[in-house]
Amino acid sequence: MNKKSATIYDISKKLNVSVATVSRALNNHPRISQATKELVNKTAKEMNYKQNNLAKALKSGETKNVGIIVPFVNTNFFSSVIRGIEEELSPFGYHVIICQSHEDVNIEKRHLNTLLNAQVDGIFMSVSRTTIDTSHIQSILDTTNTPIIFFDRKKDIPGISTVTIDDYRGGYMATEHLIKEGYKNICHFSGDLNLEIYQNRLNGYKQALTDHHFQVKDENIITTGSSIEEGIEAIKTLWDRKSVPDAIFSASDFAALGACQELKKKKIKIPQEVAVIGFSNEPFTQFMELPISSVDQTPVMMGKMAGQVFLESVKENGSGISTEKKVVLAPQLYIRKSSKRK
Amino acid sequence: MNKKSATIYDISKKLNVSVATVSRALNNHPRISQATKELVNKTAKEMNYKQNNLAKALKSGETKNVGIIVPFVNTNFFSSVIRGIEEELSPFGYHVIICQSHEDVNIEKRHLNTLLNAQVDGIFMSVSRTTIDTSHIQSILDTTNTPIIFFDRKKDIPGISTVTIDDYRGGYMATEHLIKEGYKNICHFSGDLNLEIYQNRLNGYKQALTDHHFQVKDENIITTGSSIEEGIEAIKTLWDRKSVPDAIFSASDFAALGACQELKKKKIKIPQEVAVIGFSNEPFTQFMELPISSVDQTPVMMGKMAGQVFLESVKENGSGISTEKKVVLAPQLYIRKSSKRK
DNA sequence: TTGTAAGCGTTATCAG
DNA sequence: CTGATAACGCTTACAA
Repeated sequence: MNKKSATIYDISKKLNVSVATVSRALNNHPRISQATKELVNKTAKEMNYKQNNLAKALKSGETKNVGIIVPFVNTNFFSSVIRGIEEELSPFGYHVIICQSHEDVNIEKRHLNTLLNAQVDGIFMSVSRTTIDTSHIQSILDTTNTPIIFFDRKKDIPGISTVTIDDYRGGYMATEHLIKEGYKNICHFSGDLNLEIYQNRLNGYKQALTDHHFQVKDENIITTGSSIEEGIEAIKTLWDRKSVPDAIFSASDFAALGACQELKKKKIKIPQEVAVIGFSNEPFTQFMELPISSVDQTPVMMGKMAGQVFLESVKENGSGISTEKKVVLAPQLYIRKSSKRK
Repeated sequence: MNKKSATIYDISKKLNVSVATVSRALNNHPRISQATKELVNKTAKEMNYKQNNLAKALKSGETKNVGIIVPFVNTNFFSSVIRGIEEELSPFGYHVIICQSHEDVNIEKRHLNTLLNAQVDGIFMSVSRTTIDTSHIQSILDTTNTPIIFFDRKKDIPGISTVTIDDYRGGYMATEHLIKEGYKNICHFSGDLNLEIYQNRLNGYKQALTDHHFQVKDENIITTGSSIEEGIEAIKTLWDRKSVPDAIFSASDFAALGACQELKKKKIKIPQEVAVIGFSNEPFTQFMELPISSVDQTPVMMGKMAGQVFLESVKENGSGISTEKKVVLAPQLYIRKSSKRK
């Protein structure tokens, strides 16, 4: 037994008025008598009428849907950004559609296409690690009006708004903090340097060292992924050398955790002998017996700002050219036991 | 400058064929010559044609969108379930729309409505804590064909498929494990008993005690929320009494963490003097210096199963009556230091 | 193999 | 204040 939902035609037939009247009554059009409005609304309720937004969207060109593409949805960072976007946009009637790229540029491309097919009003994305060539994104910019907003993992494409944190500053703050605590030989665990965010954290690290008259040594920069295992490995290789560091600034909290675990195994005291500071302020960093210092990316706020940037660009789109926005949020340093020697 | 995207009309005009031919060619219809197919596809590419799925959906009645309603998206559990659903459904061309209820039944109601307006092909939901009356859900069941699938936080409504873990069994396993480790006076920190999941965990706890000839004492059942603070508070009140427990089975990992923190503060040794076991297997439980035992809910799997249940119900919907499915997943006990006395 | 035209459910324009 | 009708972009009988 199929339950076909009622349309404005069904209502119009029942009441012997035109569909136009029904439509206007439901939309509270000023030139409709109060009486018909009430009648229409009443019978709409009775017939369990549900507006078909598909038809409306087809007519208006607005779906009130936006797409979000992230590598994976079940990480603290990305799910928090999504939360921010949803909370910012929901009051304006928007729904968010989630896609996962699995760090694969081809999947990213496919999602981009299906989102456009779905006629989303905008697309938020954090590029995948394998996104080197960005022509697929550029081409959307060239051929559609759909605004794209990069958050966190951006690419430099003129015309695309971005919302990021100041990763450079985050790296600088973390490193400077270690210096001020008296650490002299500071290592950096960097992430995938194909991504700007990791480049910037690295650059902040370098600049802080330079500004405080420390030498930047290549052998002190180790490229790790964002996993516990890689943090453990990094410590192992470091401690195989003659000179070991007395502090580690990791661009990933997970690698920082691995470092802590391995240092403990080696009976090396944190923070007395070696300091550790991570990046992202993952929930676990504060729950540890030895809480790990970290740089917070304010992900919910990032999502909210991205939502605002989108709303502005929608407003502008009616009135002329759309200008690109570059929002840069301030990172927040959380100093905990793992890096406090003094 | 507005970039209007090309339609099949534009292509048909350019090639002097009918829109029907274009449509069929693009859809690889068998009764279209290879030559026209190639021609149409080529010019479609040239004109940067993008299929408008809105129009297609309006015609076909299928949007290939499903809605998901969760309290909050940025928790490990819910974001992992979402990941599972997305990964299961994405290969079949579905997109997932995320809504957050903020634990508020009114927001839940609103989302339910707007999702129906958006003509989603199905709705996945975990009810909010304030969802006592379920008439709003029942009414969808009565008036639409949109399948609803509950996951984790379900309500008993005939006709609605559910995917859950066996919380009863999870509670039983955790408690029995503590008993086998030799603990004699086991307390339970329960969550909001309005939710079935917490009821079931509590019942499992009770049954395990009974089966092993322990008495179930009301004063050993403490209702806490899912926060660290409430875990701390619970320990404080317990230790204000004359007889203290030697083990705690918490229905929430966060309350378990709070308990550990407070016990440590009181210089009480875990697991020698008091054992602690949580529920959910939050990432942090394994990262701790003293890793906390916990019951895993296999959230990604839960999402995948929910996706499968949906796909089946879509298949059935064509061919007659849709039957409800009740998938119950097995919880996984992760025994760690916090509860191993032997 | 291809074309014509109806229809999906709305909204908006133009008349009345 | 209300009605008739076109249009949004696509699919699909039914014809040819």
